[in-house]
Amino acid sequence: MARYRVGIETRDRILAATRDLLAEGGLEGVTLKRVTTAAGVGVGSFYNLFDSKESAVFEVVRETLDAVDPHPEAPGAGDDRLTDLVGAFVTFITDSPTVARIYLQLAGLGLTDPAIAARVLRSHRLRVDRFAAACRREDPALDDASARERAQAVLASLTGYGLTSLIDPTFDMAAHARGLLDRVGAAG
Amino acid sequence: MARYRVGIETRDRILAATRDLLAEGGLEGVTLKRVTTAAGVGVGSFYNLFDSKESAVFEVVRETLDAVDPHPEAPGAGDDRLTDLVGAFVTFITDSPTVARIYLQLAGLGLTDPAIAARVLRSHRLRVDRFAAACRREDPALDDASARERAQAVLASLTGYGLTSLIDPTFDMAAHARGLLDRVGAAG
DNA sequence: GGGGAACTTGAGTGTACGCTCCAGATTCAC
DNA sequence: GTGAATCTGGAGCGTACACTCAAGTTCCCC
Repeated sequence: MARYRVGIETRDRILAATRDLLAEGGLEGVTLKRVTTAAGVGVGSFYNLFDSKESAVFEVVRETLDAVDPHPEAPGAGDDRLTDLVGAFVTFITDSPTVARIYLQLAGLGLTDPAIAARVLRSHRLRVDRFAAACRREDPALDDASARERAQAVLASLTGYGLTSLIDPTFDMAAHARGLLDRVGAAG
Repeated sequence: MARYRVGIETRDRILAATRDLLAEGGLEGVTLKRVTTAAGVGVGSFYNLFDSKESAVFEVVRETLDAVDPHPEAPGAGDDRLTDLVGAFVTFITDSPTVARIYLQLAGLGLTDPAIAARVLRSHRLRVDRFAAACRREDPALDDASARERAQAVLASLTGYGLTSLIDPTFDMAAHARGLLDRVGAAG
């Protein structure tokens, strides 16, 4: 859609505005007027670059899901340890509250919108694979099923921790994540 | 608002319709037209019984949060064990998918709406207290702060499990909850 | 530097929303 | 049974929304 340099820049500004509004007020908080005003752009420009409001939101969602996974360059043959993956997730939540809010709202949105649900599930599965691989690397005695189970548990707990930390400011996500790793390690 | 028998019945039908729509399509899915149609009621009747659409949604939210806690009759001096509390939560999620969906969306909604956020936080705090009391009963050597910390971790994990189980149908929440209890018990 | 494609703009469109209003029906305490 | 309070339905109101359109401007390949 965007072929000229200015178009690409405008597109970026629109996506940034959408991202901010989404984090601030959820899907409801994203209106065409707000997006275009925040981006300093006319309505027509928006529709020159995006098919619909939804497609801009979807683009932000896509970027957000990508952002949860650190360096996704090596898809299958990563060499990160479980500690690193957990740490990256914690950092993601605590350091990028804007994007993290969107990410955690996605789960809720996904419960409602099938298109988003599909994307969230796909991204989730990839992350489970990655966590499971790390588990096996850490504990080679683990069979594949057990590794996946452990990975699922760790990820689900982490998600819950992230959600809780946004609900309850007194929740110390980093400390709890450390506790989680200890418990999982102790159980292995 | 409702003084006559018919009024109370209508109110119930409206709340039921609101609950269904909320679970099905989130906040976005709840429109006045849909609610009144589903409840088989005129718009005027709705506004005779509720101040606004929001107040009906809020009522459902309130009921939902109450539903998460089994028998809240004995506020401070409960005698339930941690296993029971966890079991009740799992049952709640798996057996009442409609209400559970709303409950899990609440976290996301709460991130956006301060009134809902306040209610969710209050309900969350009460639940932490309850879980913490159970932890201390199970493990009297635990000091208060540690019990609360453990309770927070268990609850946050459970929330994450619930969310994951709605995202990913292959996630076995009951089994993972059992694993969670084992791990927490082993660490105690 | 000419020209066609890409970009920009904002007034305007149709639609769906939450909500008001009111005239008539129903309930129920007395 | 009466009457005041409550309940009911739905036409209609104002508003905000996502989106269109056409006329003008900017970009950038050649």
